[in-house]
Amino acid sequence: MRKATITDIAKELNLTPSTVSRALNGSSLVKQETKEAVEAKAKDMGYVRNVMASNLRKGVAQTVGIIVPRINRQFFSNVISGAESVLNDAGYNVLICQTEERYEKEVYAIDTLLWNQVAGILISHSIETSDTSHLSKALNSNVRLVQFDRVFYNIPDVKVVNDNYHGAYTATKHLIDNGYTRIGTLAGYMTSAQYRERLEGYKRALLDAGMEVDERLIFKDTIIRETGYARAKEALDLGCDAMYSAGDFSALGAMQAAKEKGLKIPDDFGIVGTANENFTELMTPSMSSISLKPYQMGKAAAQAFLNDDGSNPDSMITIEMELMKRESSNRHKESK
Amino acid sequence: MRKATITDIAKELNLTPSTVSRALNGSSLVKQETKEAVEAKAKDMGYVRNVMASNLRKGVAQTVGIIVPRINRQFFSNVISGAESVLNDAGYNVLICQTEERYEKEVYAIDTLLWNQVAGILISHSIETSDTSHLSKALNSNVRLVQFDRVFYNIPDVKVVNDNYHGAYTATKHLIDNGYTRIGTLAGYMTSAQYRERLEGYKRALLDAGMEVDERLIFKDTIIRETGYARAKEALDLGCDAMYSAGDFSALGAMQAAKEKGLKIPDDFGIVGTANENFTELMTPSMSSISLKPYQMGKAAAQAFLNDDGSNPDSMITIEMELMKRESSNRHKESK
DNA sequence: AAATTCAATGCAAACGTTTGAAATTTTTTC
DNA sequence: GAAAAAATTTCAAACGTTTGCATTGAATTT
Repeated sequence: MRKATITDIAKELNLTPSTVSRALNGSSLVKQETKEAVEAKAKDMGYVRNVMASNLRKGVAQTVGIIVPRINRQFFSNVISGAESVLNDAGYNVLICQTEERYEKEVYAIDTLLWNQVAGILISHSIETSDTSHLSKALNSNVRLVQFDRVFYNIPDVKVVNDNYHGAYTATKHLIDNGYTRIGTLAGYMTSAQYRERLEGYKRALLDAGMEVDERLIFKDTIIRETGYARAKEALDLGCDAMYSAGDFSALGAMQAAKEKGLKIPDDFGIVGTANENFTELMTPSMSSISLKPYQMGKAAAQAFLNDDGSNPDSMITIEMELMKRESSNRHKESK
Repeated sequence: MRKATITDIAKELNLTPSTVSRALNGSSLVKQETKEAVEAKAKDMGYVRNVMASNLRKGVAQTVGIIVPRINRQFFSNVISGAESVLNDAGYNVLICQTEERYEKEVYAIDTLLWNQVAGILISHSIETSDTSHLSKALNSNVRLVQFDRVFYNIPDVKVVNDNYHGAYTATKHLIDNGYTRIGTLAGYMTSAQYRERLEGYKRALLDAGMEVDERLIFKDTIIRETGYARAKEALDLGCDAMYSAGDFSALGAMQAAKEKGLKIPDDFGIVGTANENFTELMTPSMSSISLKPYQMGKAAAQAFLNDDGSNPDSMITIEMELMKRESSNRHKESK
């Protein structure tokens, strides 16, 4: 059974496709009576609009592409979720591509989206990506580009990023306020801007409090549990009594190291992680962490796309991070 | 600057769109030399194929829709991930819709996908969904339908589900093998087939081991931490020394209850959860859990779509579950 | 050298919709 | 009741691609 088209409907009602099309799109040019007749007949015939044809005629699809390294990461799936809610409300469909952290797949994703005539692309780059020529391809078409989280600053588009600097600052200050005096950091890798920014926030917080920055307590090679554990041990030997970790997994390792040394958390050792992974609040003791706001970031990125009229090609939106104070750092429960 | 089309390329090379089209699609009808010229010129002119036009002409899109309750659930995002990997390799794009557990949005999602002329729909239903008329709309079109995880058995299509029965059976047997003798269960809600199946597996394991099923140790109203905690307390008062929980969060609550009672885990109390949420392996003690295999389920669902030639309208694929043995239940470490 | 094959390309219609301009019908105005 | 204005509908072209069939020219056979 062939699918019904507007032409079929038109024939049935002795109208032309034009009128049927307009009726279905709620045009004010068509009589109320006709509209109702068309709608009834459409329903009756099980008509479903052919978006391909419609978009082809209109020249652009009501579709936005989102490119992420991995969709099954809590962070990215929440970004997508947020973006989708905004975009769906605005009448857009969402096409999702994952790059699995590979440059090659990122390039292919851009191509795919361009083939599909998307109206916009929201992208967070793969780790491998260093060259940006594939982005120019997108910019040269008339798609609106928004980068989020992992962005390149040399691209003239809208960027949405986490406020890493202030997040780390707040976390470190929180430790200081709780009376810790030798505060180290598991800083992540310096190849990534977000870790560099977090380190800056950490340092600034110490300096603002009149404390000195001890380079021996700054570890620039840890993001996973195992290395966090190892580096924390070193730090503890140097008299460190608290750490700000740029990642939750390394923070987990640090907690383990402190426990093994027989230190009480938070009394003898305090720790704040980053990302607010969902295990952080489920542990005992629960772990303080600076929460990223992926859902909000997704919404912001989508909104940026919707607002993008080309008038402001190069702008930046920062999403604040929120300190989740939990047991691992709250020494002064009464003071809070 | 207007986008280049095959007609533009044709003009430049004194060819016709037909030949250019064929060249770009690698048809054997066109001379190697011409192919190369076309490809070079296409690249040169920054040509990107218009999928809308192509699909319109071909009558069907190389696109598959996936409908899930929520994309930011570890389980579903992994299903999507798995499905996408298979579908992308087969040359399909993936359109993702989330229903946010609402029936209305599920209906709308189906409509959207039909408008987009998708070749297939992979769906896991929202909690609210009880009526299936929206699915018939899809079945009446020529889209291939695959249900996964949360399925309706009265729909003639391919279904992919977890092997809940055997998973629960294995988990319970594992507890028995570790010498626990009064094993209860946090069974989840009986409105859902998956929880009913898990309960059956639990019972069967007990019976097979010659143990009796004590209805007082079966709790049919818990899936979250808080209720898990409360029910486990009741169970402990009844002399329960181990539990199989149909969810990890209620299992977490149960662990907490046991700890509070001063019981040692796993020596005095054993527990196995379900779903293998990522916090389970990060806790101390780490929690045993039956792992769902969402990625594999996604791959299976996608594969089912690809294989669906209409010859076997009503079939079922079960995805095995895997017991992750961890500290919370492994009393006999040496016996392992 | 004519007839036959074959490879390569061109022609033209089609996919289903939208939209500006033209045509028709209805309503309003004088 | 004719002219003007407004409301509604039709006409026809377009969006960019694909594809069955026709055509061309070259290579091969007779």
